[in-house]
Amino acid sequence: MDEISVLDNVFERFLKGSKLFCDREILRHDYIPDKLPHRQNQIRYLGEVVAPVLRSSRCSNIFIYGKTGTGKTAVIKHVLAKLSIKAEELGVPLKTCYINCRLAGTEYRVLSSLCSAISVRVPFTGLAVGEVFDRFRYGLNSAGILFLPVLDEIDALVKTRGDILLYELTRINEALHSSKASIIGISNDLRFKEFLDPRVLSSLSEEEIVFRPYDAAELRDILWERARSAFFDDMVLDGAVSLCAALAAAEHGDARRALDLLRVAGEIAEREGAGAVVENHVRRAEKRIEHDRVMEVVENLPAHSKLVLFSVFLLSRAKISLAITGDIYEIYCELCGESGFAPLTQRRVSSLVNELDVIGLLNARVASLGRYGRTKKIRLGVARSLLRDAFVADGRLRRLIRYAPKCLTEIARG
DNA sequence: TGTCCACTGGAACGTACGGCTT
DNA sequence: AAGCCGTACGTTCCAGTGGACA
Repeated sequence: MDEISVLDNVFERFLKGSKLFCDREILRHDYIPDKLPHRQNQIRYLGEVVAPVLRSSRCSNIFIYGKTGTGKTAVIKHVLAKLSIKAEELGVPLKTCYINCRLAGTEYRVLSSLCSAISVRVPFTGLAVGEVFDRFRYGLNSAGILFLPVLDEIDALVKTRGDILLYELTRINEALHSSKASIIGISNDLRFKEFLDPRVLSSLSEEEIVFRPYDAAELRDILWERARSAFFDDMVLDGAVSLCAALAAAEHGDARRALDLLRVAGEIAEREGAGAVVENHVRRAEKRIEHDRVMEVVENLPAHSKLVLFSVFLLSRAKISLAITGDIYEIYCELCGESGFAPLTQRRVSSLVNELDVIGLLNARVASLGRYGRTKKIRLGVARSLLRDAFVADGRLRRLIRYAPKCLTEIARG
């Protein structure tokens, strides 16, 4: 069968097959629904805190924390959208903006996003942070507005280099005459507060809201709320929804995870022409999501990180499931030779191992082997077969997939 | 009980780069 | 064009360390 008729078949089957979704966009986690179940308290409280804005007064700075998928972002966007509408009715010059600090990446880029929110143009790079801040302050003052920026994943701002920007931001009102600003900070790292300058902390958390993780029952409600609009009637079995909720609840009550599971399960069911989404589809969705995640993360890894991961992969294949830094470095150097890279130092490789640990591709823990020194015990953080797929998809590493490192025998002998 | 291994991880520094201001 | 500036990525140096072993 040629390619065109294959595609025709695919399309035909899709069009003729049972239709389960009426609007799958509703299951995406950036979709902000009208109803946010089990967050009424937070919505009411946040509303009370920001309400003074409607009388052109500055509201308190707010600090919000809770793990991923606990509805922080959705609640804030929901409340601010409503607030903006009300402010417009009343003629209050309110300006809000939403910045994800981790996605922005650096202090500079966060500042430049703040600037663009109040229509101050700054170059991508080249200016000193202090200079950009001065322009921001000047621009804000001359705009004569109430400014309500949301800084999501605010911890990313502090971990990189101190909290100077936050300190300046929390004090900005002292320098403003005709504008007022309040900051809404969001963090999913509870230890964040420990790193913070106490002055910044007390100023930032004039009001504090905590988002507890959802439990399985709450997740079920959330899923049903969305599933009712996303799927046609009776196209999802209760068991499937409950399983999504249970799996996500086991993983710190992440609603995003639950929604992803349900959406992907629905896609799988629809593709195979099933009459409804059942538990088996959810199980398969779980595998699919993990597979796609690993493929994507590995694909976007820098070359040296890939080689380090590949070294652990080779060791694991040789039945050495717990490797130490020195062994990995030896294999890594050999692989560099094979693929024409100049090897990095062991110090650097040690950092790369830590980075791979953070994203979950490796598990590393420091272990002391007494006489035999102190090192890290490192093992794969995901299934070897998954990694194999990812490496085969990589042009450079596919060639090495069957490679047997020369130093392996010595390492195995220990 | 002291020694000593094989590192760890912090800190300072170097280099390349893009892009601003003057 | 020169002088800065921030960022990314890396190196070099080195003090610190948990626990097996003599």
